[in-house]
Amino acid sequence: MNAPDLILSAAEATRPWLRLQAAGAPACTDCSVRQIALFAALDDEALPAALDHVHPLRLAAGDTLLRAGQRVESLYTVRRGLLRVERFTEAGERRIVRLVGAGSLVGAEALSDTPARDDLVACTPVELCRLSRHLFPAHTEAGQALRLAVLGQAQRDLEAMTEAAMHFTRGPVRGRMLHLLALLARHADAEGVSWLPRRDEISDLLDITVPTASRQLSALREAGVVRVLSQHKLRIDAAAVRQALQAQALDD
Amino acid sequence: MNAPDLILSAAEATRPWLRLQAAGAPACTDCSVRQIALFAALDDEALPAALDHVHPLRLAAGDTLLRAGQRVESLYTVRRGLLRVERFTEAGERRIVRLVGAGSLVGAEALSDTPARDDLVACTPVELCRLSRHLFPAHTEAGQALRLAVLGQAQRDLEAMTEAAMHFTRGPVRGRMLHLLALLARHADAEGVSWLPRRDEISDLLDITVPTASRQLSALREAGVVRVLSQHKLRIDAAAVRQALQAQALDD
DNA sequence: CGCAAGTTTGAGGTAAATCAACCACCGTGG
DNA sequence: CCACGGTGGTTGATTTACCTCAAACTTGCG
Repeated sequence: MNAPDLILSAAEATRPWLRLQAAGAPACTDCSVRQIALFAALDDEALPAALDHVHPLRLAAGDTLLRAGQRVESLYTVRRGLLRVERFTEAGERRIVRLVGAGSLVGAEALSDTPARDDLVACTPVELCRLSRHLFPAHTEAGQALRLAVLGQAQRDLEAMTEAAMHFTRGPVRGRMLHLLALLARHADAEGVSWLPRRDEISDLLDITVPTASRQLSALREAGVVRVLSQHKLRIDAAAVRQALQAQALDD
Repeated sequence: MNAPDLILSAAEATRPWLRLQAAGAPACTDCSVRQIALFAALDDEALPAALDHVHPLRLAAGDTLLRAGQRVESLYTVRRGLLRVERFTEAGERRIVRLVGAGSLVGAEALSDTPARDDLVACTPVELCRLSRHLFPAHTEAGQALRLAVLGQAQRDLEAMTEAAMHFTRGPVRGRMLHLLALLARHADAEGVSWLPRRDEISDLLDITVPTASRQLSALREAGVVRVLSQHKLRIDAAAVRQALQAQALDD
């Protein structure tokens, strides 16, 4: 049952990291999202030049990073926080397609010169690194190596998407909610506090209505599975969540 | 040398054996799925050698091309027919995650040396081209070019997945059904005849029950949107489908 | 032919949607 | 200080779309 996370986490790279850090440049070597290991593809000489194309960036909750249809000028690696990937139907309903968090790479469209396909909005305060598309020259060896690394990530995105499609919009609502909590718990901060989505975000992610989202949450609160700390903060009993999922998997 | 991936005949699911129908040089230049354009990346000298690694292959409806967890030895381009990408939950429920048809590339896991993530089963008779992973040497220029082309396809898969997640498991059942019909219509053969899925396939794709799938279909049949030609054949009035989708998008 | 697997149709139950009231919180302004 | 509206959240009553259970029917096949 060790299904991969919707948001790819941890799996730390144990490869030797180049000790290199120009003044003012982002501390790539210390970066929390090493698993991307983009720069492992570069050798000692190429790296310093590459770092000129890397810029740290911050978003407040609610800020839009990318809008569907826009030309994408850069790739971004998410270092902290959660963003939602969303899209709108013909009828104007929002559908949150998945969440992405630390370790994910977004904006891969920058490499294929195609417009962004989804809106990308910060759910929490977010820190990212902006990687200019000029970091990935199409016809040099180093550029190709980087592009390969990036596109490898696309496969992980596909997996994340599949995971979302498997659990977030299928089966009884209770199960979807539990899966969401499991995901949020995985992204808890050092103190074990998770982001508590707005009810309409839950609603548009799980394809349920706001009232039912609220009711589900109330039920789980009363069951002691979660504790609401403040408007946007939640403490999740991950064990209880796992147990609840287990239990409801059994009664078939 | 390069052992073919396991292909399980539906009838012999319990006693799997290798079933590699093939032979005959593939006419890549005439291939119907040119949009993949994999070999555009190769020059005239590299091409003939490359073709040694390409083998045509046929599946009967119900045959399994890949099983989740298996090591993947080859990539496949789908030339004709439809396959379902499916996975099972903890509780053993099948979830059809999406359908793939002509023009798609499956088995990209072959390049990342990761096990297959989903089952891949033929819904209809299927023709594919098997591309040995040795076609894609990691450390040559030609190999890298091909890998890039393949991974570019991964982005299209992601888009397909998103599309599926947007429409197949969200909103009222009627809409999901219509979206499915739209997809099937897109894959109609030259005579405009589409594959009619089994009810349990519809059920596991749209996350509804078999009886409701049946009822939906009956309703659409009576409305003249579709005509059932035989057990597995369907004629779809694509215009009517579009219109119906339009209509129900409006009443918000 | 008879059996099994798949499909359709019906009747009744239920989870979630809908509709709607109420509440908590917050910044603004009198 | 309280009145105020605005936004987001909860909770209740009612309806409904879909599920469940079950029986009949259709198709293919040994």
